[in-house]
Amino acid sequence: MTEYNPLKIEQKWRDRWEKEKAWNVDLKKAKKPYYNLMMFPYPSAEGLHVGNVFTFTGVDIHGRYMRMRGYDVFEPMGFDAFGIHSENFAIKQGTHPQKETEKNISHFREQLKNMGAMFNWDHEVDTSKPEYYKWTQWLFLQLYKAGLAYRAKAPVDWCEGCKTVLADEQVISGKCERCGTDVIQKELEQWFFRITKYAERLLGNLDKLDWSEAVKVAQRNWIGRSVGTELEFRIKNLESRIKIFTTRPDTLFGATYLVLSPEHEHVPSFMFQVSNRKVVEKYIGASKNKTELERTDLAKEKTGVELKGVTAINPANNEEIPVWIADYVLSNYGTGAIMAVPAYDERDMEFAKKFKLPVSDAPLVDKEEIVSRVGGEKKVNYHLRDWLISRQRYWGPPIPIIYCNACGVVPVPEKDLPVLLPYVENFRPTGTDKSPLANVEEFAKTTCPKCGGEAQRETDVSDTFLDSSWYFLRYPSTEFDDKPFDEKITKKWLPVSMYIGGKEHSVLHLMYARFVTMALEDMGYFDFQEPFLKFRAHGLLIKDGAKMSKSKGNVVSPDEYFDAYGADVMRMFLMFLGPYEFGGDWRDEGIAGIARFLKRVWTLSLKLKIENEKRKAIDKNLKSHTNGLEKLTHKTIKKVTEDIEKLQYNTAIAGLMEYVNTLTRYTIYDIRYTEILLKLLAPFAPHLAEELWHEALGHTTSIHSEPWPTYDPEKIIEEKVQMVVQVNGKVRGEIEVDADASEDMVKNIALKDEKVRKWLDGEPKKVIVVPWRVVSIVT
RNA sequence: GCGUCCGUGGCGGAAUUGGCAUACGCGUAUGGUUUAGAGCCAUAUCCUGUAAGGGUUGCAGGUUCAAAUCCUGCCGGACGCACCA
Repeated sequence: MTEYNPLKIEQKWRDRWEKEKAWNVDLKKAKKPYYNLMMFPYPSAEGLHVGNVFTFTGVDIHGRYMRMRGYDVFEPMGFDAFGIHSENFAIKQGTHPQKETEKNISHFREQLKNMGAMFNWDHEVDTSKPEYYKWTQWLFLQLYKAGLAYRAKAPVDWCEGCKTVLADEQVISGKCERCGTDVIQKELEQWFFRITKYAERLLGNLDKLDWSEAVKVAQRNWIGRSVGTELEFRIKNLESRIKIFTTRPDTLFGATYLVLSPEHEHVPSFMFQVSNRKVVEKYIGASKNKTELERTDLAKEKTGVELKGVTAINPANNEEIPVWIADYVLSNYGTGAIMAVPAYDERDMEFAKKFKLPVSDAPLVDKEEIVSRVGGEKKVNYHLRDWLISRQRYWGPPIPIIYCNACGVVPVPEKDLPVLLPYVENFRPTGTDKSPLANVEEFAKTTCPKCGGEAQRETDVSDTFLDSSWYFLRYPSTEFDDKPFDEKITKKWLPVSMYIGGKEHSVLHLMYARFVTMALEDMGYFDFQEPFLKFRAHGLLIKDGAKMSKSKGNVVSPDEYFDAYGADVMRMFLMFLGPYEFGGDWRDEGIAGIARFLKRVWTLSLKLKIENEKRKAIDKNLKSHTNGLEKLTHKTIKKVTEDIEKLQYNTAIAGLMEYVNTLTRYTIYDIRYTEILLKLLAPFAPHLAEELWHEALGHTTSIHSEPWPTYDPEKIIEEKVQMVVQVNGKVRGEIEVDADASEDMVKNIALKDEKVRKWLDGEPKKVIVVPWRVVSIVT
């Protein structure tokens, strides 16, 4: 009998599958389309790590299972190749991002092929290729036409490490999501997408989505809907009024001062009136130079300065109250100004104490009444900000806009797309507020598409997250070079049937993709608002308690495991590690257990072949175990099926192990059971299952095109059931009863049981029978 | 501070959702096969006790015939948001 040689059989089947294009689906003719999507990787120089394999294996098992359930499963793969990460790495290496990316992608592709997943390589996407980013630019233009892309001067987050501005979502606790540098504020003219216009819809639709609850909660929090009131405070001796936003108009009588953010629009006009002008100007200047972290750190003491000579009037009681400037009030939320009610707000109290401001504990009043009396206006605010998409970097799609001296802002005509990213040697960030492309004259200088006059190109590129906000629309339509996505194909394949990815994208990619989809739907490109009807977050595979990353030096490559054990063992081992949706700490201690298991399957199946050839009578044990085994078979099908549906791969594998243990223990070589075993195993260990399906069972077609085994619920029903008997909460005996025995019958059997009687003293007070489980006796 | 989740053997983790806690696997021990090792096979493996028994799911209570599971309060850990008015 031949030894199980995983490397040999895996190579053999991968070659054959590739040759036969086994995983391609006819996208036009497919009857039961199932779009099985995973978040595409960024092709890092370190190559694929075990965390990627963990993630993709889980998705692939789902896809293979759905395929056996009769669906036409489309499982594409691609590369999120543009972006600061690739560019930074090229800078470090002294190479060029384009060369670096090409090299990394081909390495990644080879590694991915070793996984034995059913990726459809004919539909590969690479976001850094002109044939892709042409359509990213097209998307920008559509958003521009729809009034959803605008250019504005605003205080924006700037990362000095990455030398670019960042979107709100890419600032984590005041630090850059990429490099961890403290983010500072700059006043710059930048391109934004009006995602806030969709705040209400992004929030409302969440209820309808079948998504991991944690991700929905994160999105709800990020959108941060808050219902309140806008009130106006008059300024004494001046025409101007200050608008504030509050969720507590009922505390208006207790408002003893106003606080404006340093960037508040009215501040300059107050300066003529202010007696301590120098101090105020100094304060405003200082807060400008603070990093986001310094401004928002809760541990820091609040700072502020009074606008001496400016007095506001509380509309509730007409009392004169002072006006302060403090940077704990944010300019980009609400109206950038608040009424301070120290008696009812901790932060205001802290501030009032420090600066010895009066505190009034005026009682609360009726909300509705006070709002109508002082003329307040109901207002909904969101934490969500518009999506800043300009990046002062090189490795991204140029924003397709031209500035004409005569015509102003002119979008690049669609026929002129793509605006090619020029290959330049000096691609390094400039550190000014301009992209390195600004120094490339042949690129920057152009003519106006409208008037033909002299014009300048926009030299910023767009955010990487724009590339990934629509890649799932491109996958099925990669063969079309005259449109981003084909109408018919899109109608057939979208929305995505199942999307699996990391929680870290809860408010980044997943929010952006939803926004882009909604915007395109509004433009009439298709008729669905939500791109991913079902989303599941997988767990994160970490190493020594930390996320795998090159900087920490804890990246584990799958290659040595593929070489030593083969892909099937690696796949199953990763899935057996723990619940897929939890992830865990990587260690390879138990991998031998999976190797042993697959070897046992191998031996079992080949012995079956030998026994069949000899035409020998099946082992005499078989007869006596047939009944029990048939039951176990149906139970195993049920368990594995249900566990796969719930992405609980670890317990599905445990179920398969128990099944194999039983088959081995009783040396049962029966083709019916082996066929079922191999089918249940096929999504997990696709190569081994295929090899044995052909070589041991003699089939000539692929096991991966076989229908998934079904179980008969009738066959699982037991005729006899074991029940535990408890006396006063302690297990004192075990009885076997007919499955359909009545409660009284069970009760009688339990009370007659010898072991149980030892613990009984006279008549029991109470007997509770839980059918099929337990008899509980209270004395 | 707010939100979400978690705490079970030496280790990764199971537990039909309130019904025999520790499935499955790792590791370990003993035995078998073997010149030897590797491998494979068998048996054992929560604690305590010779045994009958008793105890055990981070800690302390509570509800219940019955709690890893529900409730309350602590302790510890992970993640997300965070001066959002």
